[in-house]
Amino acid sequence: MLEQIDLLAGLNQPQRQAVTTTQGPVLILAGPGSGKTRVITHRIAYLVQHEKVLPGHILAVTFTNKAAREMRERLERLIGISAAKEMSIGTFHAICARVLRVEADYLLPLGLNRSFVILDTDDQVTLVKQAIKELNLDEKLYRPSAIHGMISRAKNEMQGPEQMAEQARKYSEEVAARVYKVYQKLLRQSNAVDFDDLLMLTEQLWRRNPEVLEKYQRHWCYLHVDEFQDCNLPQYKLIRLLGLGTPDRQKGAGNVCVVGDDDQMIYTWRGASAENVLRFERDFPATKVILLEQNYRSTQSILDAAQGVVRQNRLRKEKRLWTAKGAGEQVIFYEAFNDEMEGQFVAHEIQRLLARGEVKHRSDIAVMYRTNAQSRALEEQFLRANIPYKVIGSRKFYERKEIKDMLAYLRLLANPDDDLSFERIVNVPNRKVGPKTLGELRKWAGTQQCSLFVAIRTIDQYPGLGAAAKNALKGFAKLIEDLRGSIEDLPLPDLLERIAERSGYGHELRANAEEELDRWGNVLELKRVAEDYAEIETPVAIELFLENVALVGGADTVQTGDNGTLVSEENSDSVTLITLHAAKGLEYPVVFIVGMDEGSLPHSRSLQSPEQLEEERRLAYVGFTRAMSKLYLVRAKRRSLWGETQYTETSRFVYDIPEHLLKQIGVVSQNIGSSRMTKARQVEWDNEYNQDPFDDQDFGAAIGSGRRATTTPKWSSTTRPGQFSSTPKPVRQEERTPKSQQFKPGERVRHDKFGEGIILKSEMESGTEFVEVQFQGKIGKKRLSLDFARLQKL
DNA sequence: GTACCCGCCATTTTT
DNA sequence: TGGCGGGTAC
Repeated sequence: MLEQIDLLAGLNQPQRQAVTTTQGPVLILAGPGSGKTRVITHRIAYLVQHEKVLPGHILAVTFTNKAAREMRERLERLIGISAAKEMSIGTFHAICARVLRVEADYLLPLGLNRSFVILDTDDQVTLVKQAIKELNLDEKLYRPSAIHGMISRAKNEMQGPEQMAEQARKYSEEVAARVYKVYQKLLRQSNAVDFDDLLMLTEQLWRRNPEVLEKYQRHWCYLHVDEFQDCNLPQYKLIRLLGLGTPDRQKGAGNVCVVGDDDQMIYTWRGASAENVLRFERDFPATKVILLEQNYRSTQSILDAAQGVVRQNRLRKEKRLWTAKGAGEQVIFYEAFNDEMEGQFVAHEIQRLLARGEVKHRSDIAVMYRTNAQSRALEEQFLRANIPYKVIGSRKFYERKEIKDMLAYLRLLANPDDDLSFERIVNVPNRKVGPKTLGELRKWAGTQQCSLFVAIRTIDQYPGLGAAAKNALKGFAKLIEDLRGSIEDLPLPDLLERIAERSGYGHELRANAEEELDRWGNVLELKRVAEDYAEIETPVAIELFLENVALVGGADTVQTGDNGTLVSEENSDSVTLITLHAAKGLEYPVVFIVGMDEGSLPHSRSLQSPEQLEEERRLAYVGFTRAMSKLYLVRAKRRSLWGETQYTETSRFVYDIPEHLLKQIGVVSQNIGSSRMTKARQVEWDNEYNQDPFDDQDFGAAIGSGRRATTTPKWSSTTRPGQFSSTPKPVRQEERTPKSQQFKPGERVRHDKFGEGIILKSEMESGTEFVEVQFQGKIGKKRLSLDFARLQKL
C-alpha cells in the first residue's frame, strides 16, 4: 500500500478549496505558475484517496501529449502506478480516437470501420489536392494547404460542406466547401479520418445516441479539463455532453472541473474562444469559480515584465498576480547583428552560465521561438559550440520519406482501403508501376467501386493494361498478402523487419547509403520505437503504434543533433529548443526568447488584425512567464528571409516592459548597420565579455569585426557540421554498432525467440551483416539481419 | 518510365 | 532559401 501523502499540505487557501471541491462544476481561473497542475493532480488524488472514487471513473483531458504524460507521471507518484493506470488521461484527440474504435459499429454507416487510420497533416493536404484535381480546379489558384486550412476551420466550427457553402462570404470559401465535400468522400473511401473528424464524430456519436453517451457519462463521472481556454467548439461540446451528467442527475450539476487562463489563450486560430468561459457558466449554473493568483514560479521582475505586455490587451479580465519571491534580476535584452549572431549569443551565454555555475544543468535552460523554422539557426550554433540540445515537438523524424514509407506499409496491412498509403508505396522500391499504370488502376477501381488494392484482385478483367503492368501490380498485392499472413506470428518490430526485407526496401536503403543520409539508420530507429509494442498482440500493436505516431508524432520523442536521431526525453542533459506554443505549461529556471522583433514576435501574419495582435501578445506573455529566475530577450537587427537580408525593428512588446526592469547588454542600436560608433562600442563590450576564460576567440572575433556574416558561407540544411574542419562533431546519442563481420559459419548461437542454432553463412551487405542460421526443430533455416536480430554466441 | 532542369512560389502556431 | 510541379530529353 502506498503511503498516504497529505494532499493539502503546502497548498494555499484557494488551492485547497480547488482540491476539496469535488462535487459539481468547478471553474478554476489560474494564472501562470499558480500551481495549477499541482491542483489538478492533487484533486484527482484526493478524489481517489478521500472520496474513494474508483480511478477508472476519472477522466483528465489535456491539450498536448506532453502535458498528459506529465500528469500521469505525477499521479503515479501520488497514488501509485496501478491506480494511475486505470485513469483515462490524454488529449481530446487521443480520447476520442479510443472511443471511436470501441464504438466502431456506429461508424459503419459512414463508411468507416474499426481499422480506420488517422491521417497526419501531410496526408490530409494530399487528399485535398486530390479533391481539387477531381473537381478540375486550378491548383495554382486554389492552394491545397490554404483550402485545407479553410476546411479545418469549418470543421472546428462544426460545419459540414453544405453549411460551409451557405456561410461562405467569399468565392474562395464556396470553392473550399465544394472541395470539402469531395475531401470527405475521399477520406471515407480510404477508411480514414483527420484530426477534426475525431472530435466531430465523437460529438455526433454521443449526441445522436443517448444510450452510448450515458455509458460514458457513467464511466467518466469525474471530468477534468486543463487549458480550458484553448478548447474549440467541438471540444467544448464534448465536455458539455459528458459533463451535464446522467439523466438522473440535475442538469448542469455534473462533476466537471475546468482550469484555464484567458491570458494564455493562444489557439484562437484553431477555433478556441473566450466565450467558452461564459458558455460554461451558462451551461453549468451551479459552477463554483476559484481564482489562483499567487505565482510560485517567477521573480517579481519577470512577472511585472510579462504583465506589462499583456496589460495592453483590451479583451481580457484584469488579474492581480503576485509572487512571494523577491524582485530578482532584471530581464536581459540583447540585440544581435544578425540571426546567425543571435544564435551565437545564446550559445555562448549558455556556456558562460554553465561555466560560472550559475546554472547547474543544461536541462534548466530553454530557448523559445515563434516559428519552428527559427530552430535551425540555433541548432547550427549549438552544434558548433558543442552544446547538447533537443528540439521539442519537431515531427521531423516522422516526416522523413523512409519513415513515412515504412508506416505506409504498415497502414496498408492494417487497412487495405488506405489508397493514400497504397499510392505511396506501390512503387517503393521500384516495381515498374508508374503513373500510367496507377492511373489505369484508379480507373478500374472507380468502375469497380473499390479501393486500389482490392481492385488488383480483379485486374485481369480490365483490358486497359498490358500483362507486364498487371503482373507488377499482382506481385505487389502478393507481397502485401504475404506480409499480412505473417502479422499473427511476428511481434511488431519483427514485422517491420520483414516488411523491409521482403519488400526489398531495406536492401535499397542500404545500397543507397549516399552521403551521410542514414535512411536505413532511421528505419532501425523506427524499429526501436516499435520495441515498446513488442509484447502486445501484433494486430493491436499495429493499431496502437499507428495511432501513437499520428497523434503524438514526435512530441514524446524528440530530435537531437542534425541527424534526426530520436532520443527519449529523460536521458541526456540538454538544452531545450521549443516553440512558444509548445512551451505552454512548462517552466525553466532560465529562458531565452529569440526573435524579439516585429514580424517575428508579433508575427508578420498577425499585424493586420488587432485580435491577432492580442494573441501574439498573449504568446509573449506565455513565453515570459515560463522563466523562473532569468529571462533573456534576444533579437537580430537583420534577418535573412528567403535568401534576402531584411532589417528589423525591435518588437513592440519590448517597449511594453517597464524600463527599470530591462537591462540591455551589448550594443545599443542607433542607426542600423555598422557605423564606426557602433563598432567601437561593440569592441568595448566584447572585451568586457571576454574576461571570462571560458569564452573562445571565435566569438570575440565575430563580434569585433561584424563582418563574419558576409565572409562565412551560408549553411544550407544539407551541410553537415562534420564538414567544417574547425567545428566539433555533434554529440551522437548512440553510436551505431561497428560495421564488421561478427559471426563465422559453424558458430553456435542463441536467439531470443528461435532458440539455439548454427551459423551457416555470414555476409556483409552494404555495411550490415546478414547471417543464415539453422535453428533447432521446426524453426529451421533463417536469414537474419544483425541490425535487428540479437544473437548470442554460445 | 525516369532523370534532370528550370522557374515559380511561399512565409505561423498543433492535434 | 528550398521544395515542388511541369516540361523536356534520354
